[in-house]
Amino acid sequence: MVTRKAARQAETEVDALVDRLRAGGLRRTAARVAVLAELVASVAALSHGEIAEILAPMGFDRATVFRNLTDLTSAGLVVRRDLGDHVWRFALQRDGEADHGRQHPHLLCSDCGTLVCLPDVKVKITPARGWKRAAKMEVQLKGLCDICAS
Amino acid sequence: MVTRKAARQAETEVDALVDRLRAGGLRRTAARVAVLAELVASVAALSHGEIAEILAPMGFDRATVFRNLTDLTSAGLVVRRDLGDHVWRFALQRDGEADHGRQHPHLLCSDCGTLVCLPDVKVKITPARGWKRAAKMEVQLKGLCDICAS
DNA sequence: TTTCCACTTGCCACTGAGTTGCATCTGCCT
DNA sequence: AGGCAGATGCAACTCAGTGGCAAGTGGAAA
Ligand SMILES: [Mn+2]
Ligand SMILES: [Mn+2]
Ligand SMILES: [Zn+2]
Ligand SMILES: [Zn+2]
Repeated sequence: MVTRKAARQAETEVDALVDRLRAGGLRRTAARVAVLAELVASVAALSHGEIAEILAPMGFDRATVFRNLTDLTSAGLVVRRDLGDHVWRFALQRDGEADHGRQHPHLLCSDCGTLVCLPDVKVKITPARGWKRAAKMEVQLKGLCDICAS
Repeated sequence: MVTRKAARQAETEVDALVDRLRAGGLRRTAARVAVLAELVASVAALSHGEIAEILAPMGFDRATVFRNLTDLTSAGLVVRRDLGDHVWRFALQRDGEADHGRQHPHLLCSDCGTLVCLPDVKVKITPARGWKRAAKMEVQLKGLCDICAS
């Protein structure tokens, strides 16, 4: 259940996103607002197919959703991730959350596919002969998550 | 150009692979030998499409190549990788090269898609509250490779 | 406010990668 | 050599992602 307060908060966040939309030279359209609203409402990253399926009953087209997602990605409002299952997943690029992938290491479970955030895990990289560590880099570990390991 | 010596060496390697094939309960077939020969001859990982295209003129079918690649992967003769471009790539799992992904860290270039081996780079992982490091884990860094960074 | 056109949308067709069913064929155990 | 589980060829199909194009509309400028 979504409380009245939470609903208003989501609305506010969508409004803020529309500002960034316009700042990026994109028009405010019903389809774009709908896509953004879905992303705001979701905790996990969504695939194009998932979003399209949700918005189809409201008359929005797959291709429109697709183009909006890529446009929003170019404009920096959304990030596109590849979790290794050959499907692009899109998530909101919230303010202050820029470069989420670089904030902390992530573990991609090789069994269930879950992407686990590891904010407290430290990873120390010691460069070696020839190779210099790139400025912007994200650390992704692949292995079994705690649930699948047990 | 392939020297006579190199050709004989490749032949020997394919023979050895056929032994592992049989040990894994798979029959020696013309299609499987052809697929293995391609993988032996290639330095880089090949996609199913690439291999199928090479073998098509010899009368081998896409589906057969596909099923062979997955069967060979299950049998442990071949490893299947996802480099982030939504295409599976297959490479020979040579003896002593088992678990290549866990031997050393790898860098996936976010620009050109190249997978760089970093055998000399040390990565120290410090587990933290709650999360315990899984036994088998591979480290994948994402960022610009040296070429794309310069 | 109304106008107007570049930007968007809906629809449809298409590619490319991966997958499956099924009749036919063949490796290899006996 | 004979027999059959396993493998192949062919064709059809799913699924994610794209492209073309005519019709529609957001919003800046008049
Ligand atoms: Mn991938
Ligand atoms: Mn390597
Ligand atoms: Zn898991
Ligand atoms: Zn690169």
